[in-house]
Amino acid sequence: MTVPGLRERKKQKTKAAIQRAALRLFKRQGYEETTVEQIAAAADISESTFFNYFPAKEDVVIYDEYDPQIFAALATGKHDEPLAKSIEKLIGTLGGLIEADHDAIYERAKLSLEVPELRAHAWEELEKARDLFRSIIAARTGHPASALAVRVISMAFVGAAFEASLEWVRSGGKGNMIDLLKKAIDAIGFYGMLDRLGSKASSR
Amino acid sequence: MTVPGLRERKKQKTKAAIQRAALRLFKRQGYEETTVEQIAAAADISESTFFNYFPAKEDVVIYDEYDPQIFAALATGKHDEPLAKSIEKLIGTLGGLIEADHDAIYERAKLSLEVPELRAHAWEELEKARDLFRSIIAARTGHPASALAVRVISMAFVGAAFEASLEWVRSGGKGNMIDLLKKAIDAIGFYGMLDRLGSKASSR
DNA sequence: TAGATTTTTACAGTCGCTCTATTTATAGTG
DNA sequence: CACTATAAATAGAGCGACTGTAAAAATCTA
Repeated sequence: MTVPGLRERKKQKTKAAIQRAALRLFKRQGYEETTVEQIAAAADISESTFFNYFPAKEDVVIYDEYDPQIFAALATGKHDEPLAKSIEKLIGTLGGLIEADHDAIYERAKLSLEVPELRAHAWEELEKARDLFRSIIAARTGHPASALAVRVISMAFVGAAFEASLEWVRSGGKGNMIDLLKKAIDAIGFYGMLDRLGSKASSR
Repeated sequence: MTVPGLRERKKQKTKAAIQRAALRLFKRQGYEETTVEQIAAAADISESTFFNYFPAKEDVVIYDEYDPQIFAALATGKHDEPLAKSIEKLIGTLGGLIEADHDAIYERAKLSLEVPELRAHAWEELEKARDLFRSIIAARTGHPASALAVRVISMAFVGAAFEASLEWVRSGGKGNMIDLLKKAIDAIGFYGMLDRLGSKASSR
């Protein structure tokens, strides 16, 4: 379990190769104009195998091999610092990740946000992020994760992140994503929301 | 132009009939389990005709004949009252609409939010609402509609409305949608956002 | 090396959807 | 009322995403 084993590594490599081939084609000739058949040919696999690795064509764009690790890291934050502080850190971490693999992330973000079909799916990804956020906020404040206020505040944050991403993509990836995100959560007074939520909890 | 003419009315009737037939089937046997062929058969039209009326299967759920009117009404609000007041009115109007056709609206909302494929599309509808909101806020505050703050605040509102809808659907349509919406925008301090946005504009 | 397991593949079929051509219904005109 | 222009309904062929099944190929294990 320490080392994934040769078989598993090969699978990861194949998956990455398919994704690379697909993104290259998407960039060259567009998402809709690229068929799964073409992707399979470019990656030198059969169409069947493509669907073995990705349940749908869309997923080849959405998939990020580091996602699970990121999620896990975010979910296991420290419980002994103010929530706002944790979230600031989280934003910083995000910034580091973007810098580390800027071009690939930008390319996928651009596709996700600009291809209508994928954009709809991008929203679903946002919902995952929102749920993660919910559980974090709930854990820290003592409110149930199902509380309307917790859900709405999480959604507000995620919506802000979405708009910041849009702005970032529109700038051609040149702007500073983190600055944009900070401006966005400032505009909605996000930390104020957390304060009010916290005080509600403590007054009970 | 006053009276739509027999031809036009017939079209509207056919469209409504298709939608009714489709929703009945969806309710009985589920969305994915219902084929366009079945809908066409139930509505006594050909499959080709179905696609004449609805560009995609999803649209038969999303389509609301009153939507354009609602949008138009919202867009042409008065400019001589505080923005917050306008928005409160808007919420009230919304409440009236829901009461007027509660069951049908609930049924469609339920489908839109619970069928994954449709849920993605529901998000797209939200974006339309957000854009409308953006233009309203922009028009009143003097900020450009493209400003990040305007976009993020609009998104926050729409996100709150989304969560309120989810809660409403989860309650089986029994709860008061408007109350939920009010609670939601209260939790994010929506009117405070508008205040801050307004003061920024005036301080320049 | 032999046998068990997993992965890849071919293939047939379904469904949403597009496009084209043909038929049918309706609207307006003499 | 018949005639023609226009719009709507339909049939049918075809594409691409996706599913399911069963056989072939690769990989692992004993």
